[in-house]
Amino acid sequence: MTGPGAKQPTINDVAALAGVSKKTVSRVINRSEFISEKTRTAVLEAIETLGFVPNPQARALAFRRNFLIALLHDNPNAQTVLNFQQGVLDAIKDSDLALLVRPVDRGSDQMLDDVRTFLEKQRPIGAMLLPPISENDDLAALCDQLGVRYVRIGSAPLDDAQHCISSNDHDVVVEVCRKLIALGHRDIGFVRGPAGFRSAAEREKGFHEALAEAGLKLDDAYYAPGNYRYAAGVEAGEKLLSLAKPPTAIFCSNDEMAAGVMRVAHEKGISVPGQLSIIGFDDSPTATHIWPALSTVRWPIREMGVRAAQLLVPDFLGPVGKAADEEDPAALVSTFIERQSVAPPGR
Amino acid sequence: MTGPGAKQPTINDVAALAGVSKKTVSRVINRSEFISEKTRTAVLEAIETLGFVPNPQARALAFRRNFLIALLHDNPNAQTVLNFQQGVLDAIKDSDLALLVRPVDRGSDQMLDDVRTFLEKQRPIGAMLLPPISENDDLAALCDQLGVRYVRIGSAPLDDAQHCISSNDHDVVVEVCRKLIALGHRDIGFVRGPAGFRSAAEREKGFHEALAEAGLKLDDAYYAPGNYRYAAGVEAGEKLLSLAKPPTAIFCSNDEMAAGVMRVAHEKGISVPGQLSIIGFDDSPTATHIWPALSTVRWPIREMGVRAAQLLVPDFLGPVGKAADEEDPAALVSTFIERQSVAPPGR
DNA sequence: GACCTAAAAGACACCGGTGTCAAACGCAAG
DNA sequence: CTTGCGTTTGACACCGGTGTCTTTTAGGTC
Repeated sequence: MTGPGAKQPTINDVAALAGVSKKTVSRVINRSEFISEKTRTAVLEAIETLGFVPNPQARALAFRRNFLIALLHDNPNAQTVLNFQQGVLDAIKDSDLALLVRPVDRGSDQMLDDVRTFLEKQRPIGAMLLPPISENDDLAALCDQLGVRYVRIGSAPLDDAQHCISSNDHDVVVEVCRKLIALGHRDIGFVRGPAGFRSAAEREKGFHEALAEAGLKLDDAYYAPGNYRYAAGVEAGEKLLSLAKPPTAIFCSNDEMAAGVMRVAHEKGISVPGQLSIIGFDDSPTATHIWPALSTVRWPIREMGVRAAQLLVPDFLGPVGKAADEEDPAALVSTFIERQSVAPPGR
Repeated sequence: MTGPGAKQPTINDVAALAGVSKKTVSRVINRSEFISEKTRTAVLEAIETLGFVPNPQARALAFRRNFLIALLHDNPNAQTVLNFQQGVLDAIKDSDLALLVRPVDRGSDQMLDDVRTFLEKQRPIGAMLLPPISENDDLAALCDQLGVRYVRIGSAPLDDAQHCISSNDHDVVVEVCRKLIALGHRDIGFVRGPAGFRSAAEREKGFHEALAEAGLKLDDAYYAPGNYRYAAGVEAGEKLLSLAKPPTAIFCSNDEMAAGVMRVAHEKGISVPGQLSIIGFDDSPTATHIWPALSTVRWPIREMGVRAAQLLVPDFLGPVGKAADEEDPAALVSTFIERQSVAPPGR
């Protein structure tokens, strides 16, 4: 028990114990090459003995740059955020970096000011922007202005591919719809994500494309707007499933809305997947918790976290993340998860 | 566009512009009382003009304490973590504090080492431990040893009430079970949380107590172990609902397991709530996404975040958190949320 | 006007590291 | 045993703030 007043040993203590100057200790810490093996060993030993850990604040000051990266998010799916975060942590695990996680309130009109204050105060080296906030160009501009590097996570490449990690939402949706069509579905409903969201647009585009490919066209009656919320799914379900000739399958732009549609199906006594197939997107916990379990698309969100970190601060990850470039690019591909909510159109 | 090379103005720039010494500027920043109104105004003006923001790293170094608090969590419910985090951020919003969020891997045997490394490296003023990791006494001991204050969040007061924020799981469960009994239920099943978890124990205690109060006793056959996971709920459901005389109501120690039980009910064609009432705990997103929507208990988790921050670092929140002591203690009471999964025992 | 005192402001060292540049060292060649 | 040169190491200033102590200033007394 060292007690609450415990004071961390400093670089001076290490220097004294090892019988060298503090600068030499600093060299060892920073893996300078101009150090004799003998001294290095002695210093390392002293560090070990004292349990010395460099003070990150002091380093930040001296280096004129701190070792923080920020994760800005407003994704309603908490699990997604956490998984991404986990990926980032995996990536920076052996580095000196620390991660600041910051939820932002998209709705608020002082959002930009809040973020500005945050960035000015913390001065992270870089920031990672999770969708949907990542689609906000003002935010990107703010980062530019403040000299904070950033990586935007998205569902499709943005213009500046350099700052962007993206999945292939469009392609998976095409693939998934093809499967639906192959199963025999012709009357397929679509529940869209919120206007102004790139992911929503990408998913819709893929949907239309797959239909067109099969010579099908989306009937207006089978189209429902939405906002990624459960309630919107319920509304969409009410609309589509009250039709005289309801669709035999519904593609929902995310899992929450799919759960809403599922509820309406249950209430109306429509069996899933017998009479109605439902597909979601995100592979959120909800997808497995509802019944029947939802076929959905899994975002490689954790891998994206790893990648995003590597893209954001390659210079800090170099020594350890050696496998960075050998990594399979395919890891960033979203995949279709088949569960129990899809079947051929029933009788 | 200030450009990536933009350099933050320092205290020296402010001092020069205001025509005073840097120490005087420091006094203004830190609201020292020995400052003439005139100088204060001049300095504030200079700060405003330059857009000066004190470098937190430098302050941390000079103050010999940084302005970080950490949130350590391993709660599987991401929404819970995020809500708590939001509460903490609300509380520290106007302070100089920043929040480091850190998932910890309970399973790993190097968990303690990981946390130790993290704490030694970041040296936060304090840490908030979310359950279930908050129940780990070794972790608390580690904090003590490293001189890091901490607050444990729990479902029942621990010995050192000083370090603890807790909800009243036990009492709510009693209340909820009374309602079940009042509705006419006599054959009530129970799905437990994982062994060694305080929350699980508290909930079970409350359950037994309510039964005893009504002169009932829990039949062994109606008792199922669990681990807060969906799969455990499914297993429990299989067990209880395969009985010749299945329970008419099942209390599940969390929502995920309740979702599992719900699935089995659906599969077996048992109607909910007609033939079976189900109650969950946590009010996770899952509770509303499944069908029928789950009656459950809501943890005042966001408020707990606020409280935890106030308890952890009252000395940093003083100036702004004026309403701290006027706050309604009742805010920390968990409440029963009635939805559609409960009804009187049907035929 | 000289003197005293409290309030206000400043000088300077220091927090714990790193950058720069000069000094000390080791070893081979002359 | 010098000299020369590249390798190691150290001295010292500095990053951007705060603590301590001293000096200056303002205002009131006699």
